[in-house]
Amino acid sequence: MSTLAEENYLKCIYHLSLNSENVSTNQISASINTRAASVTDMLKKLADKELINYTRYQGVSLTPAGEKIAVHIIRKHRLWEYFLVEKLDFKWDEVHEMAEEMEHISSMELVDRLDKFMGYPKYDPHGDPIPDSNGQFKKHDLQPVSTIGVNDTGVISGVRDHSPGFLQYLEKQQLTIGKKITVTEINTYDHSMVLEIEDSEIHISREVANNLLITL
Amino acid sequence: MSTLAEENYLKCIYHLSLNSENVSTNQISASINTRAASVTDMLKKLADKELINYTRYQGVSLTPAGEKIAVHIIRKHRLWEYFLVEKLDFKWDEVHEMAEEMEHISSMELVDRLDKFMGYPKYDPHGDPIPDSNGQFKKHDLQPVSTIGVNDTGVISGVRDHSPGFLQYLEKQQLTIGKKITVTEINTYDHSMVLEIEDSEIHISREVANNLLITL
DNA sequence: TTATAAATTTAGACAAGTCTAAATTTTATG
DNA sequence: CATAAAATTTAGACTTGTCTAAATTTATAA
Repeated sequence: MSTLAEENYLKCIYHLSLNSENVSTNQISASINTRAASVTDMLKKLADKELINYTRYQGVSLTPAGEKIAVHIIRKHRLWEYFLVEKLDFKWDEVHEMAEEMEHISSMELVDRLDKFMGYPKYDPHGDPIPDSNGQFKKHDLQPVSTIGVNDTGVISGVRDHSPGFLQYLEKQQLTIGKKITVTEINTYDHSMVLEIEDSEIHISREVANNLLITL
Repeated sequence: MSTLAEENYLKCIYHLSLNSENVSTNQISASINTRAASVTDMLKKLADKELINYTRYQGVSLTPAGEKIAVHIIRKHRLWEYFLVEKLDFKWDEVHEMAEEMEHISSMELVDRLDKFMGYPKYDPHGDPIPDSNGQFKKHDLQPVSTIGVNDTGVISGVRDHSPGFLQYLEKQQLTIGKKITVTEINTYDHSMVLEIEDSEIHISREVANNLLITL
């Protein structure tokens, strides 16, 4: 099997791959807070194990084997986050660090039983889809609130920024998963928006609008 | 905090301390499947951190700080075992390895919430007491079935051998935690015993009688 | 009570994963 | 398109936790 460090690299490469086809050493370095030289070393190990495609100076991508492991780690991470919020009553901004540890518990059987225990949830507390035991999941069609116009409506379904600070802000503003919002006003100067949500009005900045995701 | 390896050494020393005041390098070596030379290295590290009392060639004992960590690891191990059996429907012989991983999840808050979620259980699936969040627990007064005589009765409350093989045997014979047994016969030649349990009779060997623990 | 066996420790080495500093390759710019 | 800047890799070193082999200490037994 893979070591803890290997799993973290694969997961990191997976996430970065969602934005760019090939992932650079520096991107990984920044993302996991590790020097580029160390990243290079690890990339060689992962390439030897055929978990990534790697050519010097050209960045990397996951092989099917590498992606399978990455998705399984993400499955575990999101299931444990769901468990922590739904069963142990943690808030959505408190669970990330704990799940970072729990995602490395190895037993497949355990994950599947946990999944069953919770009723096979489809999304984690932040709206991210939970892969099933075969690694399948539908990425739902999300877009930032900032992309819709006045009088358009949507349902809050995810976040782009998972930081506790942002999540706490959303919680305080009642901007939580599942809420229906309507854009009532857009300020052309700073692109801030006014949203209608459950009969009250909320003013959000462009930055918030960029990081809050909705389905139409 | 402590590393994974350090936590395992402390836990190991704690368990061995239950039988002998001072624990020897070789005992630890055998128990965690690591060469005595490596154990010596780690003992020096733990002594530097003042988690154990160590004098060369004389064996070790836990300091209060070391014991506190060990008991906390054991608390986590037993709570997760309870979770796996009671919530995820694993059998009592299946959970040890998984709990060995889970016991190293660090969040204190998580453990306490897990404890609450399950209703503050007092004993794990093998009858071992679960320390509370202050590290307190009462070791109940157990004795091997082999120590009682004909017509004596007891309630199965623990096991001395935690191996899957032994646990599976007990399960098959219905010799599970909470069952009331009465000794109806003792074979003086091989010390095997006949037990009455829920109106049926079971023949057990001396070895089994030594590893099955009861309260009177 | 001394020789021998057993237990323990020291010495030196290694793998994993990280680091800094220097070298190399790629990219961007004047 | 040549060269400076940025990105990446190589080289060499360090820490943790392990190992083997050899030395040392303690325990045992004739």
